[in-house]
Amino acid sequence: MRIATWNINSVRLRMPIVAQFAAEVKPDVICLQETKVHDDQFPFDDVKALGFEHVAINGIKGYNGVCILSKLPLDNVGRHEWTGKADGRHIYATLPNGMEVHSLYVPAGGDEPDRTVNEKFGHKLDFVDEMAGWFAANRDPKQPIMVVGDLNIAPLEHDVWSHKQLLKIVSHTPIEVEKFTAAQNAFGWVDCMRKFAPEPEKMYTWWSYRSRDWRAANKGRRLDHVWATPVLAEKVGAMDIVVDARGWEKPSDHVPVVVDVAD
DNA sequence: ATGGTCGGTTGCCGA
Repeated sequence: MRIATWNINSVRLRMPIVAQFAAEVKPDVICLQETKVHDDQFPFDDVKALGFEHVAINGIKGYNGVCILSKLPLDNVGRHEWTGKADGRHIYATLPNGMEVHSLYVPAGGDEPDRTVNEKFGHKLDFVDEMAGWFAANRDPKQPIMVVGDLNIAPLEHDVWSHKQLLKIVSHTPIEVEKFTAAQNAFGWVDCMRKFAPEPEKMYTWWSYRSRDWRAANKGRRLDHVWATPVLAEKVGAMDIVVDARGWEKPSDHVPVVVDVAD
């Protein structure tokens, strides 16, 4: 089974490249973040035409929003809203092979990495803590579970183009990395991307729009992640970051991450 | 030290 995650930055505007991705990569499941559309306005017909008959969504008007598009039936669909906000950051479902997949969008956290002056940063830190607590309280790490999505934190030195220059930039600050790593270790999540390309290999999934030539500058960050419980991570046999998608027509600033899971 | 570009609840806010 092939599973992808992609921060799409408006699913309606991006339908042409979702179609291109589906045709070229042939994923069975696509988890999207930043769909930016209320469930009532979701382009169900378009995704069904691409073969994704089963859709689980948690969307709100205009911003955030996550979904799971699937060619296979989705069972036990659910969501949780952390930090007391119903703002479309989480959806999950169980696939026919018994694995549960979660599509997650962690708050970006604003520009200033100080929660006393920037409440968005505090919200981000609290969200990561509460998310970790929820999995600890509600899920069994011995079961086959996968969390994918835009976690908006690049935890490792080589997850960013310059570790030194980004230490005070939100997404790579020590406090965020500490929360991220604590969440990962508390449940025993396996980083399914680094398993295939350990440090010091550079690994990015996002390049800012604010660059004349993203490819030449290559000032990327790994903000998107694939986590799996150990029993499921053992079955992940391949991983690909579709870097070319950053250069497609009307691109998102994020690119898809794809993993193959053995039956 | 600054500004650069996207998308949608547009002439601003979030990323």
